[in-house]
Amino acid sequence: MDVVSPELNSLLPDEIMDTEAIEEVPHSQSEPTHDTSVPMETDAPVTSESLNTCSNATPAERVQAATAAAAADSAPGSQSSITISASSTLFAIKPALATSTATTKTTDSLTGTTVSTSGTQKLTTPFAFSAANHQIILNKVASAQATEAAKAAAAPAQLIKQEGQKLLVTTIGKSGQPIVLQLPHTGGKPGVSQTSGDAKSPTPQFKVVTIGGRELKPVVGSAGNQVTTLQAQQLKTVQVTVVSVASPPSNTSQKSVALPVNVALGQQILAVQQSAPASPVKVATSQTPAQNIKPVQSVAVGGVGGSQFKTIIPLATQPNVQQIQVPGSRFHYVRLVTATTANAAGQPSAPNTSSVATGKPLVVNTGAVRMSVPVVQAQTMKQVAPKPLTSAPQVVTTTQTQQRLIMPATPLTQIQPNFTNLPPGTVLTSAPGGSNVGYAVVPAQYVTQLQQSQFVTLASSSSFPASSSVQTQAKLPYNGVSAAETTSRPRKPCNCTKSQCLKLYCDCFANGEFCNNCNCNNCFNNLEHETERLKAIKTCLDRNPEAFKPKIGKGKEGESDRRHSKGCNCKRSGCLKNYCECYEAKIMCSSICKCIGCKNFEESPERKTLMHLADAAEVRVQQQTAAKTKLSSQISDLLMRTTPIISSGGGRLPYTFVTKEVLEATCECLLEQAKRAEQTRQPQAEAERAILEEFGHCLMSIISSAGKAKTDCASINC
DNA sequence: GAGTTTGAAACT
DNA sequence: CAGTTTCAAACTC
Repeated sequence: MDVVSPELNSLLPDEIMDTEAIEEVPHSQSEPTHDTSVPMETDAPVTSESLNTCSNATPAERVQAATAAAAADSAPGSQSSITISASSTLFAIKPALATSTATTKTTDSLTGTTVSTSGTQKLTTPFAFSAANHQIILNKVASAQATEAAKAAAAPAQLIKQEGQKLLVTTIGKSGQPIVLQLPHTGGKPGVSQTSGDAKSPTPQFKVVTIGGRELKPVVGSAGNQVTTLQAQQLKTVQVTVVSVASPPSNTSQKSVALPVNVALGQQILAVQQSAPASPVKVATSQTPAQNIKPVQSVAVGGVGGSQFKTIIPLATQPNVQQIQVPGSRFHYVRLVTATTANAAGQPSAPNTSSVATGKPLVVNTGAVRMSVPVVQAQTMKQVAPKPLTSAPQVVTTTQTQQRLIMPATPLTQIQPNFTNLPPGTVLTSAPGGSNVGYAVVPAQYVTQLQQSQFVTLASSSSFPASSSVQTQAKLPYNGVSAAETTSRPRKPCNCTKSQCLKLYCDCFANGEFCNNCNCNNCFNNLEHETERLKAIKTCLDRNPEAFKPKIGKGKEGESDRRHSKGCNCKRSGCLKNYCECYEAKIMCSSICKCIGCKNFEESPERKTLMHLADAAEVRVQQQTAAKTKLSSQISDLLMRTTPIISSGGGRLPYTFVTKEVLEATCECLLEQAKRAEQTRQPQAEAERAILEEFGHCLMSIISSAGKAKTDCASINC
């Protein structure tokens, strides 16, 4: 069932629409596993007494004692203390995780709304469309309601007010009008409150907004139909990730705008991802005792974690941010909401409380399943600000400093690019008549850079995987390359020397990415040079409005239809080298190419030969990789196999008893033999012989101990 | 790793 | 728009 008309679908930006080839990223959260490891041989806790005993015994006895210690250590039930120690670190983490993922979930049986108040959240709610004003309201943000976090976590029947805010998402046509995410002040119905599980909660309104002179057919659906739609399509669980967008300390730069530290309710970040139900997305907010979470709300529109997004960051000091993660797009959009709007219904009664709105998934699925846009509806999640870090939800940031807006406000208003051309750093001005909210569109890396320090700090301190949706790199299709390809082939670092990485020569810049771990010199493609970067972006857009668009357009009927948007101009490479952008993108040249001597066409024998060679090489590489992996696995298995025992069928090889302690004992024996030979002033040849004999005795002892351990083990049926 | 080749981007 | 220059990646040795 189509939720959105094809007309609407066709108008939506490709970056939003392109949901194909989205790689499902497995849930990155690595739950600490119980200690199933077995002790390493070299970790065998051989006591000093064992070795000392050996010193008092004959050399062979010493070796035997050490070997016996190793053998005993391998017996079942006896775990290496080292192993336990190592795993205990994980266990130590567990309580924190358990606390952080504590989730209070309220599920409405009728609407399917699931409200999680902390920790991992799954939000599955129907959506609604409204045809009014040709607008899509992607999200209806529930008003915040002050409630203590601990209380919320403990009370399943959490009260949530849902009236109020609407997120208007305006599509953009080709007219160059900026996309506007507008959160009107009017939507709210203060005073109306309801529980999160109320199936008859105020229906979110969705409107389709036309831009660029093209009019969209409004899509209207009732709440019931919406539920049916969602169920029929078996939408994946919409999950919410709440991350506080803590920003670096506000500095003296004009580009930075300090956000209010003491923002109470409505401080939300919702990163709603469409992912497998089995991999719940984390919802986490964290606050230092003295400070509050930055009011940020983000909405992920489909997509998976690990995507790269653009972010729209308000230039004002609004307490909320709406973040939309778009599947297939490398961008996400974050919007700060004015305090007025954010607090339309549920006002922060306690400055130290943050809230998270429940979401309702909006599925904009048109025709050929081009777009699936789950949008969450606000749902209140409350959390007491002064909360110990260990009890904080999974993705945690603290706001120990004032927020710092990452985009300069002044020059931003000049940039109003096409939505589909939005380059990193683009700023969307506030809508006329709308709230006084400005938007800065930045790549996810921007957010990553912005948050990295805090995330890293806290994540590491809490031993928590910092797997935020806004932190991960893009795994989305780019230039026609599948997500898997882009994932397997990480972006190469650039080597720019003269362009300051602010021209399209720089692949990082051209791809809308910040330079990261590059080899460039005098790089301006970073947060420290926001102004210059913005200027460069504007210049590029002035020169070519589609400069930041993928060069390889995606065909409608498969990869074979992919083609270069401009065509290549190769003259000497025959379009069979990576100089050629078509060849590099693994596509054939098309009629729009202006290449000379092109050999990159379907029937080209040169191309076929090249492809065969390439395929053969790839097969070889794969085989080698597989062989390496297998060998590595075998070696690893061999090394890790510390309990071969009888159950393995073969028994334990003697060399596995050559532990560090056994070696040391053996060496002591040999040294002792050498000493004796020296004291008795034996000839060198005789001394060498005696030492070798001693070594033989040691080996025999080791082998004997191994065999004995095997027999003992068998006798006790271990 | 240095030098060369190549073609896109930038410039005029 | 065409010609030239600049630039960084691809390629070769």
